Amino acid sequence: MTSESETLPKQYSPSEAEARWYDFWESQGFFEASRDPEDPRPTYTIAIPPPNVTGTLHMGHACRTTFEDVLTRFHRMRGYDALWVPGIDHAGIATQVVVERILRNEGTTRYDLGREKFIERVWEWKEKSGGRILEQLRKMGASCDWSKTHFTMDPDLSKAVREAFVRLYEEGLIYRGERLVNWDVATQTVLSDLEVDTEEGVKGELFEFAYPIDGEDGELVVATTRPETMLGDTAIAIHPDDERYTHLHGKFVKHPFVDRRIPIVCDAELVDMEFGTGAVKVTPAHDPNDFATGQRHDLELINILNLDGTLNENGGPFQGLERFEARKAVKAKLEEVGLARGTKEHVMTLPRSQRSGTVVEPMISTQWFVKMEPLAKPALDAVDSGKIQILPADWKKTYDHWLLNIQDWCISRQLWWGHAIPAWFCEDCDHITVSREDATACGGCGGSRLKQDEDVLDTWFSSALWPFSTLGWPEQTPDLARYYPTQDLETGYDILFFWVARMIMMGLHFMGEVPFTRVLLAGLVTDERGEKMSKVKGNVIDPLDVIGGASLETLLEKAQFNGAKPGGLKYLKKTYADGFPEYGTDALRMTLLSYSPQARRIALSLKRMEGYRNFSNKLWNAARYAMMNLEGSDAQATGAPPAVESPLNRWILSRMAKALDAANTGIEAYRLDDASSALYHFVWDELCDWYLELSKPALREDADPALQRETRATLVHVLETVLRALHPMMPFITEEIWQKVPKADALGAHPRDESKPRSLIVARYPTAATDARVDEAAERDLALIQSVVTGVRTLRSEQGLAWSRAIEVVYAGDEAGVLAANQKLVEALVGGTIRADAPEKLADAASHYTNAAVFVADALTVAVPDVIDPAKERERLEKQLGKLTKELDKLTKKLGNAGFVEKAPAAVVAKTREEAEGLASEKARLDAALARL
RNA sequence: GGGCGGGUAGCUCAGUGGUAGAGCGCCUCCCUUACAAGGAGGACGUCGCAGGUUCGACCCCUGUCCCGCCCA
Repeated sequence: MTSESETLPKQYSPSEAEARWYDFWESQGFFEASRDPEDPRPTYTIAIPPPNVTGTLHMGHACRTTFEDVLTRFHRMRGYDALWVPGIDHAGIATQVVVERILRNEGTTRYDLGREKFIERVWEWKEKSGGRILEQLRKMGASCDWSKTHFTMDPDLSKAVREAFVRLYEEGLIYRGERLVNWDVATQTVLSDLEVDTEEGVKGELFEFAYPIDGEDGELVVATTRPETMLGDTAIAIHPDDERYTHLHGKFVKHPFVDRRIPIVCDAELVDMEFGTGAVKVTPAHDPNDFATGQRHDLELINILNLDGTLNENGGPFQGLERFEARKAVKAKLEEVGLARGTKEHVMTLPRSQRSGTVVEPMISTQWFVKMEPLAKPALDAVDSGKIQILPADWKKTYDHWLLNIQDWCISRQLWWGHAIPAWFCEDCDHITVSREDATACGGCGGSRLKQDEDVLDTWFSSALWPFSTLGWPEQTPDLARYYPTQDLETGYDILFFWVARMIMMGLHFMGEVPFTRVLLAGLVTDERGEKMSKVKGNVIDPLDVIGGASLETLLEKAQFNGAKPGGLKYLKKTYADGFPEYGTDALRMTLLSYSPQARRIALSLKRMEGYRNFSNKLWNAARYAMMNLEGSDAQATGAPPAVESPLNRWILSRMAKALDAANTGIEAYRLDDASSALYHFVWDELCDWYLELSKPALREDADPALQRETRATLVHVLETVLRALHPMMPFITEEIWQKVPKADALGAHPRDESKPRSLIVARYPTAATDARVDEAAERDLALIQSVVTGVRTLRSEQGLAWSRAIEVVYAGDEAGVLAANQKLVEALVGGTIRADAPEKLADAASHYTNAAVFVADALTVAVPDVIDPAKERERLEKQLGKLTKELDKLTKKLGNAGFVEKAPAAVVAKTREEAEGLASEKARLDAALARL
């Protein structure tokens, strides 16, 4: 890099620059947090939501990564010791499924391989193709401290998991219990409540059949959507107040297929007298409500299913049948024996496994649970007391509701890939030994015939420890002391329960301190129709495709490979007929930031992204202009606003002050949309549209040398500052330009290590106070100039006056001196000469100027002679007057309203009055112009 | 059934108890030596519907209709 100004090409092309600067930052160690425990800087820490080891980057990751990176870079530039801890999650089921698929292609299975070999294969797969997503996060510009990358199955994190398990067990917060759990017959594991999705509005049938009353004539008709479960029925429930069945109290029915007498029980809770026949079959081993009923009446639990979803020995004649086959068979048999009583259509909900999609079976099983209530209480308090703030704040309600109604957490999984449960069963007694070290002797009888529990832990168990396990816990490491608690946690709201709440509980329990002080919940990224991105719908936008560009063919191929349906492909073809151009990472980041963090849905618009790509180019060309005009001069950025006298230079410094304030307060308030938008508009609407244009005369070779000098100094300062301000959002293009900007040596020096090259990534984040200067007088002056210039431009446009047609502009008014003082500037912008004239003449323009157009700009009356057709001008003035009169009427009416004047705040009334007066005088001037026309 | 969020310009979205905003699209003009991925100008909204509170409501309250999500 050279510090001399260089000329830049006309267009910015992101791909090459992005890779170059990322490598530079990473190889120079700019992402790394302090290695010095004595480092006096305050810390700022974010723990990444660890993506699945099987995952690839999607827009949700891109969105979160951008947000987290902006916060990290911002704090780093603000002088914090910033640490963003990266890592990946071992994703129990997902990973196991991936590797099993590979095995299937090889014609083998995990059972053929055996557990140990299978785990080896998983590790092999992980080393080779897992965690690719971390590379992709680099493409997004993520400034993580990669030296601290963690994987939830690594030895140190596994140790943390074991420690946590043992402690909770010793404290009585982990227990083993027989419960009704959600069983996934496809992956053959239990699922937590959260891993079960409910499919609504499923059309099914309600099948009715009769149980004969035992020992007497008569029958009791029940209805069910799952006829096969009748094999596990251990009661028929009726409502105690139901007079239709009073005679059956205390009696039994006879099971038609297995040798069993089933009691008729009265239960007001389970039975809805209005629904169906008012008699309910009770299968405590296969339905949550029935299970509860079973507890109330001390009913027998009869499990009829094997783990693979086939019927077990309790299925009597149906043993061995797959569950849906069994359903058919049971119905047929009931028909055959004359007990079927018909079917009705029924709309119901079905529980489905989030992982395999198969219908989940409630089943009785012995599993490990975490007792949640004692953990939930402190977690609730932490948010109530404000120790943790949840943003957007509406989510607190959801958080509270879940924690107040919390169920115990089933943490064991019947998988092979995951953290082994540190529990050993004794073959000589029934004692369970739970131990930090692999147990060799039974804690009960001292025997050595031990067998470790074969189950593994729910992946989320290790994730819950993430903010402190990644910092070294249970060891008391310097990192843990220095960086815990972390500050911000940002993630999707879909894992508020899965992850966020559990981290809070575990953090409070094990560390005695909240794991982070703020939770930021991002919305869900959808396609531009607002539909969830899904491979089947073919509407997935891969962040890498928009960053680097992709042809329609590539997109279609990829969608097809991922299993898109024809409709999805059609949508793709129609919506992105030309594929994606190369937008660049910075444009993608700005786009994602531009959506309000309040939004639950982020309907990603490529049009918007195009706008930000154009913005990148705009910034690039502004820099190009600056470089060209700095060439041959010794102007350089110094990190402080230069002393300037010209209204223009004072103005841009003042406008920049406002923009920097907005940027800083926006980021501090996590309103990155506001922050980025403020900078966007400052750069485009003020810096480019006005300042650069207005600076041209001052930068010409023949310009006043002093003015030229201060203008150059201002130009380079504003450019350098705005690059610093934009850097957290657009890291690549800003560094690319910044490195070429002439600047003082101290700028961008590493705060703790002089040997490092200079870089924008460690430059000081600018503020209004340190890098700009508010100047209200200059703002007023420029507002007046802008108003005149815009007026003339509008006139040219309306009257069809070509730019080449020279005009004369005469003006008068209280602020006439401002125009006079900036004569050259204004003349350059209006494309003509300007001249102050007597106010009386302007007041009666028609008598003094021929065919003059007249308009009012701020406090000035402006006339442009010899440009108009009187008839046209009359029309224009009338139109303008009409508009003005309407507005004035509104205000007058308001001021005439006694209620308003009496009750509205004085300031509002005064302001309204002022506005009305302004409009009135403007109207008078236009009236006069019209009258004299 | 319970809870939450949303319905603002053609599209994607901001927004505040005090005269409705942005980007894109659209219309007119302009390849003026930073940028046509550009410049200048312009048109476009009874802020889902109905009530209410208020001097004043897009904003607060009630009801209602759609859309989405979560929980049971």
